[in-house]
Amino acid sequence: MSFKILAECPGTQARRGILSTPHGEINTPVFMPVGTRGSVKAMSPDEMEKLGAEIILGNTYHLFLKPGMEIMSAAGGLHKFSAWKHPILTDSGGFQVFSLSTLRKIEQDGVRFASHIDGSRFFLGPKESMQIQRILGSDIVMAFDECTPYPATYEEAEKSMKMTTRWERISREQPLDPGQQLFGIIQGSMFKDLRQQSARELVEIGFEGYAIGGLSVGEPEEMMFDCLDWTVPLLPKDKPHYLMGVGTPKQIVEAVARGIDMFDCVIPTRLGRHGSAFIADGSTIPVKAGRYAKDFTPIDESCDCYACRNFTKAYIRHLMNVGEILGIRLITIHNLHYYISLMRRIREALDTGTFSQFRAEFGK
RNA sequence: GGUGGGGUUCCCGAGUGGCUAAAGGGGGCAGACUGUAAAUCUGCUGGUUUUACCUUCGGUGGUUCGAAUCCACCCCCCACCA
Repeated sequence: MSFKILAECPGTQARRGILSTPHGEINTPVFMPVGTRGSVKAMSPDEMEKLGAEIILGNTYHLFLKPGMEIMSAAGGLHKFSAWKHPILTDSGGFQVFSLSTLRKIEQDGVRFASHIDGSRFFLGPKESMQIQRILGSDIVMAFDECTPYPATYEEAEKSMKMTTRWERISREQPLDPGQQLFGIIQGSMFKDLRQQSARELVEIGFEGYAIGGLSVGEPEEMMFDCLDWTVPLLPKDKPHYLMGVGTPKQIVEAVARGIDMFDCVIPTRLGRHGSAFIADGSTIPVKAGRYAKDFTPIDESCDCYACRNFTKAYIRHLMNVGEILGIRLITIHNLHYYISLMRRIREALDTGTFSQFRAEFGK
C-alpha cells in the first residue's frame, strides 16, 4: 500500500494521510506547486524545499515540445534534468486539449495539436502521453483525458466523458516504470449521472489514485462542490483523491472536507507574478497597486515567510513597478508559503481532531 | 550676430483649416487570473450638472462661419556657421 491514512475527521470526509513514492513521502492533504516546463516559475528547487514543498507538477505537453523527448531521455528524466529530488506529478496533456482548444483537433485515438510555440503539428494520445511520462520519470503519472469545456450540453459531456474513459483504459494498459503510479481522471461536466458513471468505470479499471478533473473551468463554485459530493464517496477510501487545478484557499479547505487529499493550482505562482499576494483570511491584496506606495509594513504581519520577515509592501510594490525580478520572486515565495502552510495547518487540525473547527473558522 | 529646425494634453511624440479632447508609445490608475500559449491580458487616463457644454496644442493679437493647424509680432529651446 503506497497510501496510508493516519487520521480521519469525525465530522467530515477529510483524511490525513501519507503517500509513498520512489522519491519520498508526501503528507496529505497536500498542495502541489505547478512547474509546467520543469520549473516552478521564479523558484529554485532549493527554495521550494525551504518552503516545504513535497511534490511539484510538470507537464507532458510542454516538456514534449521543449526540450523534447530526446533531450529528456538523454538527461535521464525530469528529476535529474531539473535537480528536483522529491516527488513529481506530471499532467498528461489533457488540460491542453481544453486550454489550447483553438490549436487542436480531437480524433479517435488522441489529439492532433499545432504547437503553440511554432505551429508544428504533432499527435498526443493516451499511448504517447504514457510513453512521454515514462521517460520523464514522474512518480505520479496522469491518465490522458479531455478536460471538458464548460458549459457543455449533456450530449457533449457524455461524449467527452466516454472518450476520456476509453483513453484512460488505454493509458492503464501502457507500460510504466516500476514505482510509477497512474491516476485516473473523472470527467462528466456538471451532470451527476455522468460524473458517477465516470467514477465507477475508472474504479473498475483500477488506478493508484483518482483525480477529479474538468472543474474550475468557469462553473459556479457550488457546482464544483456538488461534483465532489457526487463522486468522492464512490472512490476507494484507501487511494488518494486529487482535485485537479483547484483552487482558492477556501475552495481547498472545503474540498478537503469532502475527502480530497491532493491539490494543484497555478494561482499562487501566477498571481505572484501578476502582483497579488494572499493575506491571512485567504483573500488577496494587489501589492503592485499605488495605494501601497508608502506602506512600509509587510504583506502580512502574521506571516513568517522570507518576504514578510524582511520586506515592506512599499519596497515590493516598487520592485513590481520597475519590473525587477525580485518583486515577482518575493510575492511568489509569499504565496507559495501561504498555500503550503495552509495545508500544514489543515493537516495539524486533522492530526488533533479539530478540522471541523478549523473549517468553520476559515470560512468566516 | 547669421542660417536652419523646433515649442502639442503627466512625459515622448503624430497631427498643417471643420471628420480633433487631439493617433501611437510611455507612465499612472483600476481590474482579471483556478491540471500555466500568462513576469500576461483587459479597461480607463483634461473638467463638469457626461448622447451636451467648458477648458487645452509657447504668448499676444489677427484672418475665417470655423484655427493646434493660416498671418503678424514676441518669448524660449536645439543644431550648424561666425
